[in-house]
Amino acid sequence: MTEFNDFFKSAFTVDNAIFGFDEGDLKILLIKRGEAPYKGKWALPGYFVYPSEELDSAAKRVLEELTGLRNVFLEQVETFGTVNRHPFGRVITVAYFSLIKISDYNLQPASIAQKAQWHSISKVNDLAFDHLEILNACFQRLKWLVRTRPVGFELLPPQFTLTALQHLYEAILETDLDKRNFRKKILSMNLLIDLEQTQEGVAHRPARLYEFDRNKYHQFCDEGLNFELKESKKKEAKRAAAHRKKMLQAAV
Amino acid sequence: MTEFNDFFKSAFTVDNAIFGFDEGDLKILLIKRGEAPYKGKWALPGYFVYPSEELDSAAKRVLEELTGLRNVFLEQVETFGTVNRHPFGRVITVAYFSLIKISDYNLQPASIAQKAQWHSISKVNDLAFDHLEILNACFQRLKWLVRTRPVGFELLPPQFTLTALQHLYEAILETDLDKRNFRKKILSMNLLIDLEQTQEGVAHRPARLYEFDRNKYHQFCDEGLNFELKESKKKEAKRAAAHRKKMLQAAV
DNA sequence: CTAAAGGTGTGTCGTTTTTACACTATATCC
DNA sequence: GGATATAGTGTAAAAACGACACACCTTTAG
Repeated sequence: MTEFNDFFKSAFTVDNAIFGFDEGDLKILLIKRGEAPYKGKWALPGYFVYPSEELDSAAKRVLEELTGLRNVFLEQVETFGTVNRHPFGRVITVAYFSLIKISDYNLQPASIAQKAQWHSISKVNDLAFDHLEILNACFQRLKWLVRTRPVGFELLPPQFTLTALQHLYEAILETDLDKRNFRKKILSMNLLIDLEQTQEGVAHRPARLYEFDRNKYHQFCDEGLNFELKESKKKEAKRAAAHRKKMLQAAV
Repeated sequence: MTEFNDFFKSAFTVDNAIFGFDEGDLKILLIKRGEAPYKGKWALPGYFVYPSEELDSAAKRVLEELTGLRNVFLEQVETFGTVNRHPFGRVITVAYFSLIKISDYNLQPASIAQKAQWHSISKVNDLAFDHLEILNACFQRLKWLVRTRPVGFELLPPQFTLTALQHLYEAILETDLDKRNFRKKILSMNLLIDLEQTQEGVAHRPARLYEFDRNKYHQFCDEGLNFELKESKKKEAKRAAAHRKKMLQAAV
């Protein structure tokens, strides 16, 4: 085992791309670094993983220390380990991304959080370490995820209008969507509860409010993860028939 | 910096799920461990990442040492870091998966490779470390990838029949597919070159041979990675019009 | 030389999904 | 009560999907 000692000189961190949505704009929570390396630069919130800490727990810890939030969407994305990415030594980082409702978010009083700030994702162009690359990977993942699972709800307040939801999708996908087709599709998923209430205090016709139906979402996940390319019914039937035939012959 | 010393006591490895396809069966290349820990158990090929080695390079190295192959499909999947997953200390592992043509594969003479063997993926049920979990994650990734990008070709010999391709898809997706619909779909992608040759030495009507068109594949990737949920053409036109108008006004 | 075996290769039609597209409704503000 | 601002709605054409059956070649065995 001594032959392996040289390998046990590395460290690893988690970095968390925390996405939020506000005023039609997709945002990312960044921290201004107060210490070397990269002092004064904006960075993704992250920290070393403690020796007896799970990776997921570390990501949760970073998120909670900063935002006070638990039980939010959090998923591993990719691991970055370029040899010289960290000046202290060999440090590989496991990137996570999370989706939070900015309305729930309250800056924690901890000193580390005092330098935290939301940034429009489109305006971020320089970050500490390789965090710009990491952010891009996380953003790509979000783009993919939003087409695959109805995660948009994680970013909106509990009650929202269809227009708000559409704007969110447009911000993530960086495209425009057709209003009628969007509504048709979203409503056909049956994941929304019509609250039969409307907005108040807007200077125009108020929109209906909807809520996300978590129960149906879980059904959706359980059934729907085998999407696309359906099984051939005919072959299935044939196979069953062949099987029955064999059984019959065996019986004779 | 001394405050961080405790973090620099970890190691990391890469583990590689190497998939192959043979005789209608999806296979995985495993190594029988000759040393502790888990001596005698089958495991995914992997090794520690050297201090000045990139993660991707380490995965390539592991693959090449074992199979002699370079330039094959290789992609990072997920990182596993449960605290006690390795008896030597804190070791997190970055899982990769690769797709190779078994026909190209020749066992390297290196001692490490002498215990390597292909296993039907459906029969693997016990592996060293957390490798079963890792294998499952990689298999899921392969399932997803095969629906998304035409990676099936990576696993077949350069020339293949449509039936062979279909069997490959069926093995990966663990389902049956309709022959006519499958052919329609695959051929409509225009990624296959009809070699205008047929099989030889088979005891039935020989099938046509096809080749994968790498040029078209690259086009496909460049254009096609923005699949689904198309942009509204109308709004796009509107935006362009608004932009032109602004430019005009600015010019005046 | 004929027949059986065994896999190859092909077309159509009904259904569902997707896309394009424009006007009326309802609230506030002045 | 009219201007403004957003909400909300339907349809038709095109494309994609899914189900489904039989004739065609080639080899091999009798």
